[in-house]
Amino acid sequence: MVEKHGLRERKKQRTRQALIEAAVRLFEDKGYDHVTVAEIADAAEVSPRTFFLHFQAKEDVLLANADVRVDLALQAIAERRAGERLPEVLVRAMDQMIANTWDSDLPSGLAALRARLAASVPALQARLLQRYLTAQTELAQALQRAFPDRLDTITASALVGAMVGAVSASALTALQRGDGPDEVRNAMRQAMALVAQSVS
Amino acid sequence: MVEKHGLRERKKQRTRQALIEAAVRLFEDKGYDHVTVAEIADAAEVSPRTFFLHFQAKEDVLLANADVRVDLALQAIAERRAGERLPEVLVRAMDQMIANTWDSDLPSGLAALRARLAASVPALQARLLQRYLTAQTELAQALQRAFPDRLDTITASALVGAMVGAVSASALTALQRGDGPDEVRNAMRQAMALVAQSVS
DNA sequence: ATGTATTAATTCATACTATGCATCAATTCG
DNA sequence: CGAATTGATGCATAGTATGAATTAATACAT
Repeated sequence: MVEKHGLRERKKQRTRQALIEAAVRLFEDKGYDHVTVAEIADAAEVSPRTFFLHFQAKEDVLLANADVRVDLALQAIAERRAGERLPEVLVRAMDQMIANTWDSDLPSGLAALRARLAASVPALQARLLQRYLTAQTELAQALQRAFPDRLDTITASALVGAMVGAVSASALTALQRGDGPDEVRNAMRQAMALVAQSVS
Repeated sequence: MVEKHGLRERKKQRTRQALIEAAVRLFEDKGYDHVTVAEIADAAEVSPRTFFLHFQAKEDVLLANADVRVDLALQAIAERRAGERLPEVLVRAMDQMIANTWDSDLPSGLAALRARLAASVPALQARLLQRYLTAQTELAQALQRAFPDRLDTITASALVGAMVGAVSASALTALQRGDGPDEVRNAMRQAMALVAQSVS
């Protein structure tokens, strides 16, 4: 999961990071729709073609580190602790993702920007939801592996779908009525608890 | 909710329908990515520009009648029957949507095509999920209106998010393992029951 | 019935996303 | 040091989506 080679890989990550930072700055400055990929590349001092070498689409530059969070949750499920029951594992997995968001993207302002844009830019919202869905599939499989005799495939995906659906819906609702970070987090917790009790 | 004017509106709906049918036929024939908007317009004997007059994007031609289903669900919630409790109303609303899909899009083959493509074409999947989300917002508001003293805004959106998330995740899982229509519907019911019991 | 207002559809132009392909230049490795 | 790998670039192009101006058919008021 770490770097394979030295200099070459480091340079690659540096341009990647430059692209992300340029994009964030420009998005905050001019708004998502008024920034073109060409501008981002220009600000990061690379060719426009290079942008698509690092990101599949314009939207992905804002979802760059989402995979890390999914991995955390998967790990949380795989490392099921002794005596831990289904709802506890699920809640802990979600908590991992939320916690990572809060202390890695919140200080940089990336979380706020992403939240704001996800609520206002349809293309980004769609892409984010799609990411959630693919993450759900992985989470459901991991959960089924952790509770093989309790969960069938459908129940596992339904459960994870309910959890992710509830948490993201409540978060979005909180965001859209102008709640701050703490209130958003509370809304997410509330949603988690609601779903968790359905399997208690 | 019905037609306002006569001939003009009828003609408009006719070209709209022609676009949908042309698109479905071409998608089935050549695959989603290998069909351009220009081809669809051509097959429907209209200008390419006209396509975007009826649909916001290429993907939307396959999600044309989704709004009708949402309206059905909203109606189901608004017409809360005497003595009906929260889970019953929610289940009935979801059932309305599912039933409508089954007896309006299933015979025409549209449901199957959409299901197949939603599972394989990222752009379409993303768009579909986004539609679900906006529908969720409306459903949550309606639900809160129906149970004003029982539900706060966050709980309402969490509940609807859980329901929609669970149902769509289980449906997609069933689809992806090759289940037929009946098995998919059973998966959806199972997911509904799971979430419904969390508020019983 | 006639003139006026709407509006669906067309035409033309254009911005932008995204991808393919050939090439260059730097780094890794034998 | 020489060869292979690979990140970055330049060029070309398909395709989505939108804006603006125009046309022609429908709707409506008198």
